[in-house]
Amino acid sequence: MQTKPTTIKEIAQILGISVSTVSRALHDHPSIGLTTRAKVKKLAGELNYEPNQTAIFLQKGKTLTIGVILPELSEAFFSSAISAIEDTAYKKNYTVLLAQSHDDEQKEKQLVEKMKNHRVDGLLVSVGKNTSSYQHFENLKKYNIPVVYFDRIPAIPNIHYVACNMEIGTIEAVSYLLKKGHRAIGMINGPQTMVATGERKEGYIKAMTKNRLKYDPSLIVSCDLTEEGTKKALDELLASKRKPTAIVTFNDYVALFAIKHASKLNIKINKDLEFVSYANLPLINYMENIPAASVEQFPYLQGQKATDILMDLLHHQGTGGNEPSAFYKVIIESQLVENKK
Amino acid sequence: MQTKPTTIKEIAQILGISVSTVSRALHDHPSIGLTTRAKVKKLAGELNYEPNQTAIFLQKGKTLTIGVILPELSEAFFSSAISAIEDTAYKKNYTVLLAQSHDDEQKEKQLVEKMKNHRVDGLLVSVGKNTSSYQHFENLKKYNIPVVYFDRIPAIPNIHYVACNMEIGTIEAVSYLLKKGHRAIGMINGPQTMVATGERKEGYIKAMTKNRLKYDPSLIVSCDLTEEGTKKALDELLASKRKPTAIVTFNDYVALFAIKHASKLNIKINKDLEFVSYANLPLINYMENIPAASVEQFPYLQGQKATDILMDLLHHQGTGGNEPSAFYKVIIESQLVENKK
DNA sequence: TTTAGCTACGCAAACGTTTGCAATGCAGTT
DNA sequence: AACTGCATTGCAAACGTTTGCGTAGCTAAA
Repeated sequence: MQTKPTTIKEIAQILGISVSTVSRALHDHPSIGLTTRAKVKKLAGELNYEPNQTAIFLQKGKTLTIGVILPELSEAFFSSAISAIEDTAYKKNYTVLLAQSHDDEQKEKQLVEKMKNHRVDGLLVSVGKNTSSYQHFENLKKYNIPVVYFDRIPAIPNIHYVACNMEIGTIEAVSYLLKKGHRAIGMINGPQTMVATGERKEGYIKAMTKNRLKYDPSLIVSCDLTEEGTKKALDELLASKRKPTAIVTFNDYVALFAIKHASKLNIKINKDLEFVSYANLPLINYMENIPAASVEQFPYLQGQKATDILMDLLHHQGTGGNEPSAFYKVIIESQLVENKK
Repeated sequence: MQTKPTTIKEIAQILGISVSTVSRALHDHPSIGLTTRAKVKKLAGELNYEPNQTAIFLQKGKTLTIGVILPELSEAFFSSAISAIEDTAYKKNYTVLLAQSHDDEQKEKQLVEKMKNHRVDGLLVSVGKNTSSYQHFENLKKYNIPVVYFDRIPAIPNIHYVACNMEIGTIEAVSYLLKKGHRAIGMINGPQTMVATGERKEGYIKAMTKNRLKYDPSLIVSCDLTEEGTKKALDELLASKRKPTAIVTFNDYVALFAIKHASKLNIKINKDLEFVSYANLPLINYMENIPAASVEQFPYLQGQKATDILMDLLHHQGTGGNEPSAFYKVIIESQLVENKK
């Protein structure tokens, strides 16, 4: 009962015409007579003809496929982004080749090779947090495979990217708390190595100085983003001379850890101690004790924009031109969102 | 600065030998002399030769690619599953072509076509909840493209699948509560239309009768899985004659809704009212008030098993045989896991 | 010296398309 | 009658591989 897919050749043979005619007929090439065109299409329909994409890929040197490499598929942020990427690519008739690096630079390199061999037309990347060299991505330029980075972008020039600037959102977050009357505002920040950590700190300081308040360094503590680390960080803040009445946390995970810990200490969440966080999780809607507000990073939007950019690159490189002189640098401003409870 | 990828042909020309020799040399074919083999490999290395997979795909009729169609990438369950799929496929040198149906049967059909045209070697599917006909999947048999279903499987014979049986887990869940002394155990179940709803109910009843307790139908209520629906369901249960002291909820979302609502009613979670749920969310680790236990459905494991099966199918169909006479039907037993808090 | 049997390589077809460049037939124009 | 021009169609190369089969050259056995 096994059927080999119908080929253009078979159609040609049955109809007693040449393959080229069939090919053109199916593509509505104007130089093919209407009657033949109709005949071909009819038979193609009957035989359930479907073009063999692998052949077309080879012939055209294009695959209508984009590769996506990101650190962790199961993280809420990325699964939301990949969802957007797939949606957007689908609309443009592109398909998504997916791979996760698990934040392993070595694997990331291999994946890039694999993607290249698969002849993806372009690549969407969120780099691993340990990745130190970006040569494997840069190499793709030689092959005219455009790369668009998103969210986790490398600190190198001449790249296309879309990212979310945390500074504005942080300023909003701190201002929000100030407006609510808080004066001692703590921050549980991320590890010093991450760019995002710096942006948050900057935002915090700017918000304070903008409001003519002095910045107390002891109110910003680092943490390694684990539950233990968060607990320690919170304890540290609570023990500080100016005990904070509100805290900005690096992300939702940290917020939840902190909230959990604070609850155990019989601190009333968002009354005795107000929380504001950065949204990684869509799930806070389901929870009881959540940050009063979150800085939204728009993973879906980031994925969408990045894909749009890649599509644009793909459709305007027809000239086979060299390295472009202009680069997309899309910054999505983070935005404070009050959480409905 | 643009480089066209090196081809086997160029290597052949430079070395003054034929393409077939180069090809064989690169594959360590024994009929090629050691010296030529070395020469070829050396040059290939210098020229940074990478085989063009699209050509190989065409030639071999295999793409080393598996398609994955699932309803929602951004749902925790599926993102965990896809993570497993990618990991497992990667180990076997396969690549993942990803698409989401958004529970839209029409789109699902189109995706199957697309996957077929891309000549994926096999397909992994979790069907949409509205999908009523499975013809689009069945058609793939004709083309010898194996399909393995997981989690959401269609109710048709002669298919490979891996799914999670909720009955055992439910029995464990109810027994767990019984052992803890509860006698009035409520259940907030899903809509009657879903298979999973039936399995849960069966499990509940079996657990009761096994313990020689009579089954009170008023303690099982349906709900549409929304927050509103859950509230209503909980109110209904709390108003029932035998007010339950414990509740089994259809999934974590429902559990969280219910817990939230109960908290507002000043009910002490897991003291006045104990919860047991089914795990869809890895995030309950981050929360404060969570079900005392959850029935784990092992999304990662399901994805892994499904991929393994597909790989097996792919490697044993070499005979080009007809429809197999045996089908993989892997049931993962759900399992009660006590949630550490 | 013939012959068999290797070793080491090349030829060419095949995979299923697309597409530049003819080539054919025919109508209309001079 | 010769020519131009157009509407249709076919030929064949090309995309980059793999692989069955053929064939040189050589060694060793008869």
